[in-house]
Order: sequence, then structure tokens, then C-alpha cells
Amino acid sequence: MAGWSAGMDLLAELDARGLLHGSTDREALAQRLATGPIGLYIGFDPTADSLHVGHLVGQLFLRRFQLAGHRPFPLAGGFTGMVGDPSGRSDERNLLDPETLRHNVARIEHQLRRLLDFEPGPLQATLVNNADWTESITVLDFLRDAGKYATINQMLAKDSVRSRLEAGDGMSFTEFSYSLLQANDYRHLYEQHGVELQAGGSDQWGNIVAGVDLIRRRLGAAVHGLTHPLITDPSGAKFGKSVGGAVWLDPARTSPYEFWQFWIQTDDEMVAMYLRMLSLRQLSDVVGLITEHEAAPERRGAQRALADEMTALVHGVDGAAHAGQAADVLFGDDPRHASVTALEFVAAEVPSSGRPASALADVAELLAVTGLAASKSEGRRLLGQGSIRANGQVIAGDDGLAAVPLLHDRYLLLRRGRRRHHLVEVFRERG
RNA sequence: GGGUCGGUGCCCGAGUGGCCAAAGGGAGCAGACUGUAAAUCUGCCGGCACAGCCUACGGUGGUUCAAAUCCACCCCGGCCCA
Repeated sequence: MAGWSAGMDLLAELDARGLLHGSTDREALAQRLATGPIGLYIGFDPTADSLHVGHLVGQLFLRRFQLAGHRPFPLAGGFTGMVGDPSGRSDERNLLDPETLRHNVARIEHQLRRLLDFEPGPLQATLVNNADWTESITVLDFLRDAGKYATINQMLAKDSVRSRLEAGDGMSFTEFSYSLLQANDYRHLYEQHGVELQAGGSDQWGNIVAGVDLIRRRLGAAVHGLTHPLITDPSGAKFGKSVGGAVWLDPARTSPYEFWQFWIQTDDEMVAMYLRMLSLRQLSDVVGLITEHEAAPERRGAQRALADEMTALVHGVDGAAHAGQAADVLFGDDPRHASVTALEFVAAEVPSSGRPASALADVAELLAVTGLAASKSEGRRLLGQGSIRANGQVIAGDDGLAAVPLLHDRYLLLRRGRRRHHLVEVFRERG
């Protein structure tokens, strides 16, 4: 890994990528970055047992700093997850029980390890969990050491608080306390690990500033805060929601193939923004990809580059290659030309199952059990709409499969719509 | 505690005894067009043994040949009063 280099203007690079939103005194931060390695942290809330694509910006934000010679401290919110961050939420959050939380934190730590370098050395990443220093603190300690330095007027003025009060929805004292707890995390990391920068999504601005203020008032030190824009999808908000919910980093929830598919399907309008914000390639490479994309969007080179890189980061280089190869078979030529090897390969990437030959009799039923249709009724509807293909041929009626020859005498490749597949391996029943 | 308005399908939201699996919109799915894009047009959008049946309009129990619609009680939410 490249060491720290004073010549590298990290902030300018982040800015050019569209990754800067808010910042405390930017001049001061730039000067601090120019003097040597800095410790920085970003928190990840364990509301589920996996991170999703929306968290990639933050993870990669840490990675960029590490590559520029700084020390990242990814934080798993083992304690704050029990309180609930009200930022950007219109309703009170449900609290997780300790057991679920512990499990979630463990899984998320595992995912955080993938994207950062934990090899011992001056720039190694350090995973921290705020439960470690918050659980044992007493209420009195907290009120004296943190609460004493925060004013109610400032806390009430925060957008997250004010909007809830104005809406008449109210807010529990627990959620109200959240930003002070997060401020205390920053204070702890500053004192114990010399962390001088907290970053996060733009919705974290209020919480970050709370920490900067606490450290200044209590310890008289000037530390920094930086936020990046939240990545959005074309409709403006939710990023990474697709078939069946979020696109997760956990391969058990979202397979590498599905993950790759998510990126390859990126809108033309968004792909430049995603590449800038997410790709770890040189900015000049990214600009090159975008230029090519604008000249010939139908080639989808930008989407492909994005899919390959993101899948490789999260699932490894092999995972990305396999997903891409399977897609080439499924979206390429007539599937009847696919070799046995290619089909075996596809079976490993996309949903597949073994079925007796008799299962082919009722197509609607087959669609339901393979998961291509949510119910048999939906299966019938899809058949009626000509949405189902078997080995590339549209299947209309209920006995349509009888006329479809199996591929290599054993495979039936079902396709729903343009892009959902299921490979059935048909085995003969013994007579 | 009193009054009042409300709780409808994934979401918003009409419906106020039968013509209601329930208007309309959004989301979603599919077809056409394409580039596994967007936009546009079209269709679908509770389940099943699918010209029929079952389950559904906060919960329970009633009235009725018939209830999302009427009555009683209960639970939850908004607003007003105390």
C-alpha cells in the first residue's frame, strides 16, 4: 500500500468525485491532512445482520483515506443500535435486543474486513465497537462528562429533532440522547486512538458536529468532521432496493450473480455518478469510462465496469468473473447453443433446481415452485402474457413444455420476462 | 376522563347495506419498442381444485336473505375540551 504523501490533495480528489457534502473548517482540515496521517472513523449501524450497497460509499470513503496514507477506524454501533438514531427518520425506531445486536455486529464486522486493509502496520484499519466503552459507563458519569458540555438549545435546534417536534410526532428521550452518545464515541476515539476526523453520510452532520463540539469544549482540541452525499437512485431516495428489497453484501442474502446484475442494470443517467462516487480507479480512468459511455451508451461499458469492480470488491475477483460469464450465457446467444460446461456453470450462479420429468407437466405449478412466480395464479397470468420462455422459446399454453426439447437431454432453462432465470435439471423417474 | 373524527389491498386513498376482491393514484410485474437503459403505449397486479370457490376492508360478537358499509363492546391513532 502507498504510504502517506503530503503531495496528494485528497480533499480535491474527493470533491472531484462528488464525495464532499459538508465539512468543518475545510482549510484547517486540508492543513491537518497535509501534515501527516490522520485517524478517521465512520460508524455503521447494525440494524440488520448485513450491510447493503448503500453502505458502500462510506466503506469506500474509509478505503480512500487508507489508500492516501491515513488510518481508518470503522465503527460498529453495538451500543447506539440499542438507542436508535433519529436522523432522517420520521418515526421512533424499534430497539434491537442484545442478542440480535451482537449477532448483527459480528456479521457486519466480518464485512467491514473485506474492504479495508487490516494488515499490521502504521496504517492498519482498526475495528471498534462502541458497546465496548459505552456499556459500562454510568448515567452519572455520562451526564457529568458529556451532558454537561451540551446545551439543550443546540440539541433542540438540530434538524432531526426539530422536524419531528414540528410534525407533532414527538420523540422519546432515548432518541433525543442519541447524538450525545455518538458525540461521546468521537471523544473516546479521539482520546484513546487519536482519531481527529469523523466522516459519514450527509444525514450524520448533526451528530458529527455534536462530537466536534464536545471535544472542543471538554478537551479544548480542534477536530474535524466531513460528510459525503447520500447516494440515490433515479427516483431520488432509496438506493439499492430491487427485487425483494435491498441489495445486500452478504452472499447468502444477495448472491454474487444478483449483485452483479444490480449494477449492470444501472440507469444511463446514474452510472457516471456511481462510478465517480464508488470506483477506486484513478479519476482519469473513470472520466475515460464516462466519456465512452456518453459516446455509446448502448454498449453499456460503464455499467459493466461498475458491476465488475463492485462485485470484485465485495465478492472477490472470481465472483465477479463468474457472474459476468453466467450473464454472457444467459443474455447472449440462443441458449440452445450453450455447451454442457456453460450450463453447469450457469447452474452454479443462478437459481437452479433438480426436478423429475413429471414436474414439467404443470407449467404454472413449476413456475411457482421454482420461485419464478409468487404463486400459481401469477404463473398462469405470466403464461397468459407470453412472459415465460423455456430454452428461448415462448411458452403460452399449459402444456407448452411438451414440445420443448431439453438441452443436452437434461436442462430446461426457464426465463421470466427479460432477466429472471431458473435452470431446471430434469431427471427421469425410474419406471 | 369527556367530546369528536378516523383505522380499507405493498403505500396513499375512494367507497357508507346487494352491481365490491373493493374507484383512482403510486410502487411492482409483464408485453411492445430497446441496449439486461430511460421515456412512451398496453395489459396484469389476494389465493385456489379458476365460467366457480375460498380468504380479505383494526378485533370480537350481533342485526339482516345479504355488511367494508348498520348495532354493541374492545384495541389503536388524530384533533378539541378537562
